[in-house]
Amino acid sequence: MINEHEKLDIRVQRWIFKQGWTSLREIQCCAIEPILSQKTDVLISASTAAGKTEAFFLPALSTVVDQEDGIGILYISPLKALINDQDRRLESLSDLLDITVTPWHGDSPKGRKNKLKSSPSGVVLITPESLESLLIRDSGWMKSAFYNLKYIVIDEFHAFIGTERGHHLLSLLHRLEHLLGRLKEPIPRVALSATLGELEKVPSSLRPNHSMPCKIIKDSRSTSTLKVQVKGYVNPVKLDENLPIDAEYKICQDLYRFCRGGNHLVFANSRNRTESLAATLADFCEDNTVPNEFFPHHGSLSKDLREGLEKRLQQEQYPTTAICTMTLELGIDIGKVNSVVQVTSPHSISSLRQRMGRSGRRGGPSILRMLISEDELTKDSSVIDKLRLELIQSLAMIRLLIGSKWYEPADTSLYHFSTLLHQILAVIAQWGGIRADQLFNLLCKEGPFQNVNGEDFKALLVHMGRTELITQLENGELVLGLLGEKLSSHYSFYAVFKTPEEYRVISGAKTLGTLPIDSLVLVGQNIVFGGKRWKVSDIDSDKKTIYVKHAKGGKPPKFGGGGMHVHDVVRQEMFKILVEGDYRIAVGGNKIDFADVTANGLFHESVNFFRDANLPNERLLQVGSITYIFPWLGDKTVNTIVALLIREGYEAGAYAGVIEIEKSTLEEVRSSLLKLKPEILMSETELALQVPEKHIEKFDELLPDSLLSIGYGAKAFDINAVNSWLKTI
DNA sequence: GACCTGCTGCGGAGTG
Repeated sequence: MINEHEKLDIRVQRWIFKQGWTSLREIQCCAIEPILSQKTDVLISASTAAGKTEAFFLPALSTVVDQEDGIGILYISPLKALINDQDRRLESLSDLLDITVTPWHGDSPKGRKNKLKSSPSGVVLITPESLESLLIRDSGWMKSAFYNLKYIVIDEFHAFIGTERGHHLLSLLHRLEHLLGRLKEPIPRVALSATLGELEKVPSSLRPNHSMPCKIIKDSRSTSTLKVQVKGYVNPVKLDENLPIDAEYKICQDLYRFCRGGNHLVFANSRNRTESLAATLADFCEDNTVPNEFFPHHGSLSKDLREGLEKRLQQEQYPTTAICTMTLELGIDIGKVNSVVQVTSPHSISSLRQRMGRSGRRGGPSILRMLISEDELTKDSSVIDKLRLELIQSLAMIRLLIGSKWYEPADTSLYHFSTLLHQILAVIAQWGGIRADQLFNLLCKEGPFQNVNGEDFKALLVHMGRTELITQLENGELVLGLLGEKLSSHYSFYAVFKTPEEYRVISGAKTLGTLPIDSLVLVGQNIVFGGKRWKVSDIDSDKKTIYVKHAKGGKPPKFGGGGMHVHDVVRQEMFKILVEGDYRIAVGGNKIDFADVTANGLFHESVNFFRDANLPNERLLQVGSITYIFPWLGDKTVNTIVALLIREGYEAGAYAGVIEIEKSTLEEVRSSLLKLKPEILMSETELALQVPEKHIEKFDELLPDSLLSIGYGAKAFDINAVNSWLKTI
């Protein structure tokens, strides 16, 4: 392994020497042989700034350095910003090797694109959407320009796994191999990714038809030290009028203390909170007559503002703290920061891991602070608040992050019908015309839509014919119909994802605001909106409106609502630490405490309530006229139980994984649950039939109802998990 | 109480 780098081209070795590198990193050495061999896919899993990009490009460029013509390497990125970064980072190496690098996305320079068009060679850096546009508009050029393609590399692969866009990408790669006549001898795919859990499952997500083996390379020295603290805050019920110090104000005071003078990232989970924290912190700077060093960063801000802040972080000339959403989670080049702060609980352990990887300079420890506030309890407090579920979830996630190498895996049971419809139109637009059986082979049998069977595929084609998306010629070939022509010729066609649809929420004659519909909404369901509790009385899909009425009952829980997809494993860890009454982590013979006094106090409030209500043994609890169910399972299972109960006529809703059933007694609910015998339970598809609004993805509105229900059911519900759970009560 | 990502070709104004 020591002399592994000698296998690289001598010019590449010279470049390495010129960088002043005394040796290559472990993942870079391990990647040389498999990439040079061109006989296998490669998955490189390592944390941010571990040198993944070089691990691929050093051997890959060694292979293509003497290639006379044709593009040798196709690099695919989920972000335009990452393509621009990569273009810059490759400059010195590609100059030395005399290899052309061409960034190709919607905003990249036309001049460089034209040059590539006339003399295709070297490396192309592209987004999936631009690749789609090239395949549809210029597949003839693609065929000749890529005839000599040696590698396809996908950056930030974890950002694609399990998503519509990820399925789109897999379909594009398969179509490219088909176009180039390389189905029998596939083009090696190299995936670069952050540290992933269940690594052995990832190759199936990189090449679903397994037509090439995959070599997994992971960073074994990810044992870098981690310093973690959870700080608790109590939000007072009644604010002192003269001294309005709520929990968020106290959090800002601490942020100011932790962060001033250094480089830090503060993740705040919503654009709203990001803005309000940044504003308060900027005020503090002004009050102290020091220059402001706190700035917001999220998707609704202009490109200029965002890039300015990224540059400032990278240059490390002035102390800078970014208050951000997941926009600074992916690998945009901002260097390493002193520490990462998470305000409110993160949504998944994989994103927490990714955020944490942003800190830890020069091999130093990663520092993570988690600031969690809970409401002061009153006699009206809901059960969910009394259980301090946000804090418990945060503690559980830290334990899983440190104690196990587990991260949420992708859901592979999905159908991705919306993207399949898109790909049917795209393939027909690319080829002009194609037979139905060829289309099925290309997309489903050999391509990535392997969950879709022939019968469903046929139903989809028939429906697309009826709606003028496609037409069948007399010789049997499928061509674009009127609507299909119109859709696919507009530039908005190339992306398979959409910005979520906003529904107006109306109570009586008053509009309360808009709610993005990206999670389950049913008539009869209780939701929290604008800090109040509402019951959904009607949903009008045409007018994009949800009608609600005031819901009776106590105060709504602070932490709850839908939208999040907390995993079974996280909820079970929460249950475990509540049963044990201890969240500390055992290291050697010691137990490490990572919570401050307030957080510790809140934890014991939770444990006391948990024990008083006999929740270690009971899954049901009645308080007044409300019955609660505690499944301690992930949101997919919890949503399924809620939908089954609504079907039985109950007024049910779920908050933070706890199901709340109004106007019910424990005995009624128990007997209803016992009647839900596994053998008479319906399928996910049947359950989806009662959901009035199933249009989630971009092309869902063009799907037949039957497939819409199959797709929605697979995404939102899990009957088997409910069956298993029913046996335990 | 979510969050994020991307796409074209053309015409016209302005600049060197």
